[in-house]
Amino acid sequence: MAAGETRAQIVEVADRLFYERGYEHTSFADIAAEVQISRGNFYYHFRTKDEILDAVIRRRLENTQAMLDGWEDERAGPGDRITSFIQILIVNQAKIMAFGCPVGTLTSELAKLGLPSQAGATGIFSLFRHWLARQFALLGHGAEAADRLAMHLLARSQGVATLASAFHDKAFVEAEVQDMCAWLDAQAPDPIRLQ
Amino acid sequence: MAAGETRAQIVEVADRLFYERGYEHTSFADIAAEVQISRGNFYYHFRTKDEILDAVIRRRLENTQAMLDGWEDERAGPGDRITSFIQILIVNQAKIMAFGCPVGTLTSELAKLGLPSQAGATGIFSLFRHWLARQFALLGHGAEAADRLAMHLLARSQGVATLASAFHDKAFVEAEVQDMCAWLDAQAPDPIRLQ
DNA sequence: GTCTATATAGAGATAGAC
DNA sequence: GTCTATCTCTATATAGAC
Repeated sequence: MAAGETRAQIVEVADRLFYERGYEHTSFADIAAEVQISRGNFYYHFRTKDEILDAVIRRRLENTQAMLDGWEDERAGPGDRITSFIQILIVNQAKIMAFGCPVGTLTSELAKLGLPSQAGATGIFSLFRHWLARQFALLGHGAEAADRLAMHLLARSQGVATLASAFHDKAFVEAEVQDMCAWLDAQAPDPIRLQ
Repeated sequence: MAAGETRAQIVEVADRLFYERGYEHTSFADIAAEVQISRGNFYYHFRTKDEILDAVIRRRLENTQAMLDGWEDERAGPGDRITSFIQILIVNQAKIMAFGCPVGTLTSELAKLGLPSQAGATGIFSLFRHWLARQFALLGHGAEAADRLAMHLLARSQGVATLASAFHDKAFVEAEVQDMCAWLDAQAPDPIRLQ
């Protein structure tokens, strides 16, 4: 097989399985079975399980950045872009109700395992945080207020994801998304609101 | 040792380790070492690891119920009681910043493992949910609105716990707690607010 | 680059002495 | 009720043929 292709497949499958089953509960055998390679072949591409985890985190960082860049291009204003973020809860509803948020659950797991890769996982959160803060800044908020609003919204979407996977309640998710959109509409800072 | 005492110690230690290290990542050897018994003795008290998990969940259900009952007795009004709930984020700040919320992280882990005990873990969430809903009902809200508010507050505190363990940001937790308290003050339903 | 075979360590779980 | 010794299975990881 072409160089890098098998490796990419391993990372892609590992990304999904780490999400659906958790990092620790996913074995090389699980990944190898889905990629349809032998367990031995694995070690030509990755020396340890931690190396796969790092590759998965890099992949998620890239994919997240690409998604944020896409929203930046497609949506005209910062309000629409933030709405795209909120709508993830609807777009990915089925998977979130089954497995929670991929970023939040991985971060939690790595925090308990005490792995150094935890910093990388938190980095995915940081991408969202700084991107959201920039959108709130574009709405007219100062740097500090914008970061505060970004963290607030990030926390709310995390909480909804956690309870969605606990209670499997679609109506709850939809109500919270509506609520967050209404909250967003109210976040124009005073100077702009008065114009 | 007196009957039941060793068993209780096992459950107590397992409760803490499942929180700090995760259920799957905690081994019998880990628990046995802290309780200072042999691995073999373990199986006199519990036949399988799942049985320990179920005992831990039962313990958490009891402890949670006792905490809620305590707030019911100590705090005069429903507003003060809900404030006690919000303040968990401050009282347990150190552990939450290190390991997240014990309920949320256990539920997430069990969802991924696909264990039947997941229902029990969700039951802990339900205790909070119904207790909070009752407090909001006492504030004058209808049953449906009260449950909606309970789920909203539960989600917010979950989100704060997740980001707290990701970013280790004490100021963020305190700001969100203040925000939730302010939100709570605004939740008197219209008929009461007009009195 | 991929395979089979194997080494090694750790897990959960059992048996039987005390 | 607690111990030691042991079984079995699965996991990560390695060696070496193709």
